Amino acid sequence: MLALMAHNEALIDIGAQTPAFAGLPMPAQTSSADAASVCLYHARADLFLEGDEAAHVLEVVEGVICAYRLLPDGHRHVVSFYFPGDLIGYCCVGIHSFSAQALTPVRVRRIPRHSVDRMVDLKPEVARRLLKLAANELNATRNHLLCLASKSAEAKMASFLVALSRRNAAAGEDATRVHLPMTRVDIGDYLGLTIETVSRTLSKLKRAGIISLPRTSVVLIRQPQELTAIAQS
Amino acid sequence: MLALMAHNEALIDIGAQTPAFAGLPMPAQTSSADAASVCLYHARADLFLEGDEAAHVLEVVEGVICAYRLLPDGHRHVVSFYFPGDLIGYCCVGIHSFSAQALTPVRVRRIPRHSVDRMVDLKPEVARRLLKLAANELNATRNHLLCLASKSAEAKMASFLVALSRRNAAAGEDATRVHLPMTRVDIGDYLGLTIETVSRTLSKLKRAGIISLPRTSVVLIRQPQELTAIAQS
DNA sequence: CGGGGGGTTGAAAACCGTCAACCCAGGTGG
DNA sequence: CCACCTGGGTTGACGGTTTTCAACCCCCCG
Repeated sequence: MLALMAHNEALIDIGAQTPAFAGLPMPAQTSSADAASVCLYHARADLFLEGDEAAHVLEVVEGVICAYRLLPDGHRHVVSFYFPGDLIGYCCVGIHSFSAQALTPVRVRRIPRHSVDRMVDLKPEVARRLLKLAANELNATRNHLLCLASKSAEAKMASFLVALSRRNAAAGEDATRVHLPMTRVDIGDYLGLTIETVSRTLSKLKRAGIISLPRTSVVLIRQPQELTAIAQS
Repeated sequence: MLALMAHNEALIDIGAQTPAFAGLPMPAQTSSADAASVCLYHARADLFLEGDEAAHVLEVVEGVICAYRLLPDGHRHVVSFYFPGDLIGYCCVGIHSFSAQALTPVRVRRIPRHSVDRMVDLKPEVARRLLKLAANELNATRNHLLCLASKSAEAKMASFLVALSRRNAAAGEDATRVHLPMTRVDIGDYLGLTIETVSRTLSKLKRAGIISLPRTSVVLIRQPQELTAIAQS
C-alpha cells in the first residue's frame, strides 16, 4: 500500500501496515519482563479499554480487532479495524485513546512498552520505522476522514468493501471474496451511518449486480471496476 | 491541551501542539545547508503542494496556515489549520500528502529534513518527542474524524468555535473572542459542510444569543457553556 | 417450540445540499 | 467623487438523502 497509491484516490486504507519489527534485531532479553508473550482472546472479549495504561504494544497474530471510542452522548465511533500483522498502541502517550475488542478469536503478541522505548533509544532505525508507521497511520486516518467528510452512503460502503478487498489482495488472498467479521453496527459506527443505511446500501449494490451476499458475513465482488467507480464519489 | 482533556469530550483539537524543538540542543551546524531559515509568505500564497518533495519541516512563527487536499471529483478537503508554534510536515514519507496555503501573512522557519533526520539518529529524545508529536496529531485527527462522523452541522460548528476558543486560552489570549482568519469555504471544507450551512448555522447560534458576530471574521462567545453543550451533540 | 440477536425493509420526518437571489464592503477606474 | 465590479457572505425555497421509528424476517441456540 504505497503512499503514491493512496495519494489521490481518496480511498480508505485498512490493515495497510508493513511488518513493524520483522528483520529488526530485538534487544537482548536479559529480564523476563522484556519477553513478548502471545495471548488468546475469544470473540467479543475486550483487549483493553480507553483510559487504560498502555503498558504493552500489541501485534495482531491472528483474528480481527475493532478499535472504538464511546462518546458522552452514548454514540460509539469505530476508529479502525486491525488485521494480522497490524500493530496497536505503539503511538500513544501513556494511556490508550480508544478501547479494543476482539471480533473473532484472536491471538496477539504483547510487547512491553519499555522494551519498545529501549529499542527506540538504542536503534535509531527503530525510531525511524515507528515514525514511518505513525505517518502511515496518520495518512490512513486522514483518508478515512476524507471518506466520511464528503461521500454519500453508497460511496462510503463501496470504499469500505474496496479497502477490504485490497487488503485481501495484499495478503495474497482472493480479492473478490470479502469476509465481514464485524456486524452491521460495527460497519455503521466505522462509516458514520446507521445500520439501516448500511443494510439498505448493501441491498442496493446487490440489486445492481455489483456484489452478491451469499451470507450476511460474506460479500462477493462481481464488478470490481463499478465498485471502485462508486467509491470515488 | 492535555490528552486527558481531549479524552472523552469528542472535541476537535486545533493547534494543540507543544513546542517541538524548544529547549533541545540543535546539531552543530557545520554546513550552511543545516541552517534553518525564516521565510515570509503573503496571504493566499502556497507554501507547498501535495506531491512536492518534503525537503523541509516547517515551524509556524507567525500567521495561520491551511492544509488541504483536492479530490479527484473536484471537492476540496481541509485537513487542518496550523497556528504559531505548530510543526508541519515532520511526519510524512518523502513527499507532502497535502497542500499548504497561507491564510494571513505568514512567517515560517524552514528546517532541513536531513537535519531533523540526523537529530533523530543522534538524540533518542528527539525521536521520542517526534513520536509523541505524531501521536498527538493522530489523536487530533481522530477527534476531527469523530466530529465529522456523527455530528449535526450545529454541533460541528460549535466544536470548531470551542476548539479555537481553547487555543486562544492556551495561548494566553481572550477565550471569548475568536478570530476567524479563514473564509466560510475553508470552514465548510474543514467540517464537511457547504458555505450556506456554515453561514446559516452561525446565524442560528447568533439568533439564539450564544454568539455574536461584530464582523464576519470575529466571533464573540456569549454563552460558552451552551456552546460546549451543543458541541457535544 | 419459543426466544433473542442480528439483519432487512417500509413509511414518514428531519436535515442538509442545491439553486437562486440578494447584500455588503473594498477596490478600481472614469 | 461616484459608479461599477467583484468576491465573500447571507437568506430563502425546494428537493434529495439519510435518519428515525416501526414492523418483520431469519437463523441459531437453549
